[in-house]
Amino acid sequence: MKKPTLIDVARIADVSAITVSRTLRDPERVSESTRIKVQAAVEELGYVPDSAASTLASKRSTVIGMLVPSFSNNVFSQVLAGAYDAIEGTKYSIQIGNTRYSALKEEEMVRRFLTMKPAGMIVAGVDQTEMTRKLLKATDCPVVQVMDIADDPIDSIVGFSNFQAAAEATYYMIQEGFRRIAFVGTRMDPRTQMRMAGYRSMMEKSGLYDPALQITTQIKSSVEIGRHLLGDILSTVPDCDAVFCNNDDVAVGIAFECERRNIRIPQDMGICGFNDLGTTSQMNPAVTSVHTPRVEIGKVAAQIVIDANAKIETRSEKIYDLGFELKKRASTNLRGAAFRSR
Amino acid sequence: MKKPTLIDVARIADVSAITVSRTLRDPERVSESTRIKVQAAVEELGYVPDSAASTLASKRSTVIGMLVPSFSNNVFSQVLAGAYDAIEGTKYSIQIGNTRYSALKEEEMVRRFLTMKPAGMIVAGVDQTEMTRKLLKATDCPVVQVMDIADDPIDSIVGFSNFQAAAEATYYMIQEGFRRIAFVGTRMDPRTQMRMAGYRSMMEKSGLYDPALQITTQIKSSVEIGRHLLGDILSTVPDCDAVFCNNDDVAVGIAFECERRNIRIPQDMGICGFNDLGTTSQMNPAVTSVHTPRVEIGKVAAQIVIDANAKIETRSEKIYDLGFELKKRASTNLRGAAFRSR
DNA sequence: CTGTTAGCGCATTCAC
DNA sequence: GTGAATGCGCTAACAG
Repeated sequence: MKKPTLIDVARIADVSAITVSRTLRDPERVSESTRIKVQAAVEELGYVPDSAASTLASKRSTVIGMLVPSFSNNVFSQVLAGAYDAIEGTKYSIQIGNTRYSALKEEEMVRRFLTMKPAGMIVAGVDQTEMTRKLLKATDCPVVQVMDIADDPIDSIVGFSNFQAAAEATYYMIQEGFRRIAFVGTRMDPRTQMRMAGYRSMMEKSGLYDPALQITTQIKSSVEIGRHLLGDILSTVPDCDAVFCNNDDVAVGIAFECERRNIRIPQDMGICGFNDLGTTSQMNPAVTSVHTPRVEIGKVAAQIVIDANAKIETRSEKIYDLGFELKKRASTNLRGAAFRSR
Repeated sequence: MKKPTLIDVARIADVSAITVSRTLRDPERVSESTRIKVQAAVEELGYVPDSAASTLASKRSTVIGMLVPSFSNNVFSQVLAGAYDAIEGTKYSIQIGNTRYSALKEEEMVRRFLTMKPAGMIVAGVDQTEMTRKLLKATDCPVVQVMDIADDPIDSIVGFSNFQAAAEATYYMIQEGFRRIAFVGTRMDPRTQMRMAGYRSMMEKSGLYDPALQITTQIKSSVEIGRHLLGDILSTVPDCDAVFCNNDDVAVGIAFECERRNIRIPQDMGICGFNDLGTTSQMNPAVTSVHTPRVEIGKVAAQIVIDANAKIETRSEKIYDLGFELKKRASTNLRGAAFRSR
């Protein structure tokens, strides 16, 4: 007993194969009576379309290609989760590629994905190689960049401004009275670099910029590396009075190490994280962070692909800025802490 | 300028299409001279095989289907990461389905995946529905269950014993001198239930079992829920002297809340987490946890699928117990703490 | 609104 | 070791 095909369904419904095909793909285009007959036959046989055959014949698959730089980074698992939410119940599926933060690897994967005629492509960030941009511009499937914002997207872009988010957080810390604010950057991927630029711009504007305050490493972010980095900071810039971290786990590590060394938060050291991954809000004292709409970004990106394939007219603008939210917590509340410690 | 096909390559290499096909899939089966000609032609044209056509003709795809219960759970992102490591550079790709901890949804997704003739299926745990087991047993592709161990796998199984891991952690805490050890369980998925069973078995064996010590909720685990649960525990079983949590984030939340309430760790409250996700080891005091080989599990599972497809004879046993490791840290070091506090 | 014809690009089967 | 014929299951393009 082998898998039923369109022809089997057609025979039972007493129509031609192509009619069955149409009924399944676009029920509006057949008469109601045929639709009912066909649907009954499909039900009876438990027919499920063969996607390989469909892809081959139509030169268009139902696979959405999604390229992320990392799995270990929580941020991207959440973007993925959002995208999977969006395709739930649709005919689309997602195939993921791991670029490992390499633009060249990304280019190679884009090539590979494009050969399978994807329904859409979702890529992280805006730092593609020239060739990748060219390939993605030339393809006829929708392309969505995620996790940042730029003026000149390849096609659509969904995210928030890493530059602005960092600038706003930095501004807030300055307002709170911090002066020697360090930027702590791990991995130094393009989004972290944008954050550093936002930080720098605001520090310069306030006459507080000092290159020595930029502490960076190529190592990936983790709670452990955060702890080590506090040591580096204190030996390099002993008068540092606050840290702005490119990711929450680094901020958590720094907070733990401050506690261990009896460095008071925020009186001796202000701390601000990025992404608001869930732990910072629960600490003692709670750690300030920039909340980012990761799940929403994934959801919107996948929805753009789905809508474009259905030719649904969506918002004409191709730039979807989903914003961010600075979560002000005790770890940077210097004015409040000064007041309380009297 | 359209995509080159096998025939284009064949023309340039001056052989037939089928020879090109063979050269690409099994270079050993053609003579060296043809192999060189063909490979040169492939290179020249930048030929990339069409996977839809190949799937249709061979009734076997290069997609590995992988069903996970959740994306937000770090544990599964790491299993995914391991699986992606294993397929790197191979012809295989992975398609993920999110079962959202529902066995029925899983069944539906298994059905859907099987229609695409996958190269293999990887599913989480051992609690499939009867129908899912039947479907997976009947398929001819390799099936790998991950994240637990059982005697009667569908096909292969890669994981560790959640029961044993919990029993061992519980035994260790009892040895340390804890008596009123609570089990804190979130989500209550099958693996958490196995952990609870392991805990219970050891508590019973020691004459310490008390159902009131089992604190469970259907809510998913998070640092925040951990904090709330400590309150529940203390009001339900005020004499509780330790907690064994089903996941690290819950343990972290409980540690934070202890700190906030000036409950000393481990003197007043011992804490043990599960999975060793990275934060527990960095805390003050460091929190004990059961380290689980998540990345390795994913990697081995995908490798099993790859090897089975290549007909490479692997270990004949189908059960791969990758073990676990109890990381004993300060949060449960009651004997050491008692000594130091003199 | 429905059917006919003709492939999509590749792998299987059987020759040689 | 290599090739010819055939079909996988579906859909595009065109009729009617």
